[in-house]
Amino acid sequence: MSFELLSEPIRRYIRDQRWEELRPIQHAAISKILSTNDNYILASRTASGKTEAAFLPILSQTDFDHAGVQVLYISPLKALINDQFVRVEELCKYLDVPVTKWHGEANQSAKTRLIKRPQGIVLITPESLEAMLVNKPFNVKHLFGNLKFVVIDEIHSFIGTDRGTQLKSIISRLRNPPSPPFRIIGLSATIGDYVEAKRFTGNETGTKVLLDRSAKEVEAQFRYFEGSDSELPLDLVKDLYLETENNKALIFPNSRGRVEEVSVKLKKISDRVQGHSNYFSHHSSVDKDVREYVEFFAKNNRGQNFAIACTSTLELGIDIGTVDEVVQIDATNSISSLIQRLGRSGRRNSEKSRLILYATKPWSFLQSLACWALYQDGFIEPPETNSRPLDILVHQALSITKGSSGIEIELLVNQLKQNCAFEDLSISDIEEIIDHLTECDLFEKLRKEIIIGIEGEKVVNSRNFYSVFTTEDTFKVLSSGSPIGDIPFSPQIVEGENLLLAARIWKIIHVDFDAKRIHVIKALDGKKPSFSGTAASVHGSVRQKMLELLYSKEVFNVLNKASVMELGKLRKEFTPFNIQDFQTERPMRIKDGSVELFTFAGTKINNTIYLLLDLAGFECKLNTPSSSFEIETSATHLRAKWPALQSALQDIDEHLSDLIDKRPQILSFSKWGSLLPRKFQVELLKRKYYDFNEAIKFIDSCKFVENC
DNA sequence: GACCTGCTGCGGTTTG
Repeated sequence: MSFELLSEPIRRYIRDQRWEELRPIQHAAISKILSTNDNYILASRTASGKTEAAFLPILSQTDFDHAGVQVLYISPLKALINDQFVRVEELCKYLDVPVTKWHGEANQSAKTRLIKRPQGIVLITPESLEAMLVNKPFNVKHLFGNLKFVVIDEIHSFIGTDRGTQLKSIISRLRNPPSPPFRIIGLSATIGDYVEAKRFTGNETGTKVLLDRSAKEVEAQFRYFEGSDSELPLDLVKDLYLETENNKALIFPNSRGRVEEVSVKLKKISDRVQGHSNYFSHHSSVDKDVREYVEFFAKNNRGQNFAIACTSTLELGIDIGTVDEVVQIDATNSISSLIQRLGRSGRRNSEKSRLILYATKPWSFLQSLACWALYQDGFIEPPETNSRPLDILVHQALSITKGSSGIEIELLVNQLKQNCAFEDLSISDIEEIIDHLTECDLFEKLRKEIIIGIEGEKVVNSRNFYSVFTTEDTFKVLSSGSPIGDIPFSPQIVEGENLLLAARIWKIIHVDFDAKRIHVIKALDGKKPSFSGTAASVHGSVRQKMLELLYSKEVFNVLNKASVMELGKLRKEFTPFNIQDFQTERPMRIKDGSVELFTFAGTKINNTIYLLLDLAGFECKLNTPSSSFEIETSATHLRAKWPALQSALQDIDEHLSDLIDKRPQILSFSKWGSLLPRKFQVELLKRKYYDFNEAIKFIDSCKFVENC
């Protein structure tokens, strides 16, 4: 059937691969991509052959004899580009089509070759595309003027994020006439909202979703070990060692510091009992070469067991082969992330995924169980929607103006207005932002034209201009000249102190503040490094499920004895509140001089309620894991004042503007937001950090239930 | 107590 639709060289490739059959997503993609002109989102679990599902029909249909690049593949990670390059190149040998990697670390002469003779397939990052649009817009026309397909890998990592808005805008800029239209194919294992996914192409009605719901069977087990904030419980580490010693395992402990703690502790035990020594850590602060070695080891070693402790760096599709088991320590923040992590396990197609979920705190355990239960229900939290990306507009306005070396104001406004990333912003919004940028010397007006201003030059000529996310300043850690990693400066960075990094223990012998270098030697004992960061946000549906679990009688066969007991304890603790309506009723515990209010709401609603309580003069503390407020007041007083929390909304804009004055770092979630007029900074804060509409609904409907 | 992601172009010198 669909096999017959493919071109001869592609059929030969499939025969040479000795595939017994095409996977369901491949059948669907081949027949749909070849028989229609629609855009497609291919949603199917990890390792189900999505890359081939896109490329087999694309390569069959495309005539590569035309000048210009025919297919553009966009990836969120350089490492993923390097992996996919090998796969796609193998496939393209059958067609004699050249494939070029284009990212910051890709070979320069290959790029130069492509510019001399634009053809074939290019694999690129959004930031590299941005850089090209800014610095060499003529190359964009020259290379991509004849594009037939754009493939976006791991598209869920872009949907609903700032980086996604940037990419949407870039793709819209590539479509600038007179270029002929190209089709978009998005690939993902986890899509939480199909409408948002379709909108991502800029043409919702012309985009279809091909979905293969079949999931790999998962064998899961929850284990509970009560622990403290500082270190993991020893029993947990021992149990984890026994669990993973004869396996290939990926361990996700949720933070870089914990990653180091886990890998070093496991390695110590292993040294003592003469187990294998393949314990690694993998996260953003580990040196790139060290990380690549770890990836290489995992992928290419035969038979040897290993354990890699990692953060979300190993969550996306980097090819490390599959592992025997995935271990999660304390709760995942989202179901989407749980699915990505699960996808790493289960060696062969037929084999089950194996997942061990440890927890060290009651609320973390409950959150983990809630994510698991929602996953079992087939639920994935929807992405954020950002219909007014004011800050990204600032960035794109600067980028377009620099790229065209000055532009007529009217043309700039129209280009931004017609860009699908900004369709919900009005002409007057755009004009207001441009005027403000001009007042701040980021732009300069020359009659009808706009050019980059004095302050703007500093911004657009910086190497840091091309991305829309912020990163912290780091020090390079070196051992006899070889890089181990990059860590943010903290009070712990003092000569003589020991620290853990890249699964090893080091002693700091010298800190060079000018060169931002930390020189270390090997040591025997040390502390996990402290990394600053912001907690990932938790969706309301997860918190809602946590509440339901407290009052359900459901028995989970995935829990070990200790976690059954922990769930029992939590349920018993909340029995006296006797919540009946999970939508509106919330437990309120009366204490001596204070009340504890459990909102079971998502991060943004909690942020908003915190602000409103503060504005109403309440002293309060938000405990994130339990989603509860400790408020220094009496229940009667809180009940009386509660509906009036809304009164602060009358002049909320002034309150927020004051807040920005007092704590400018509250806008640090947005790299380009600081360049907006104040009015729009306030709006950004309202949309991205708070959620007043939902918070008001919550306040209106919320009924406190006290323990009796 | 808290994740992750990427990244000029040019001129000059050295190397194969």
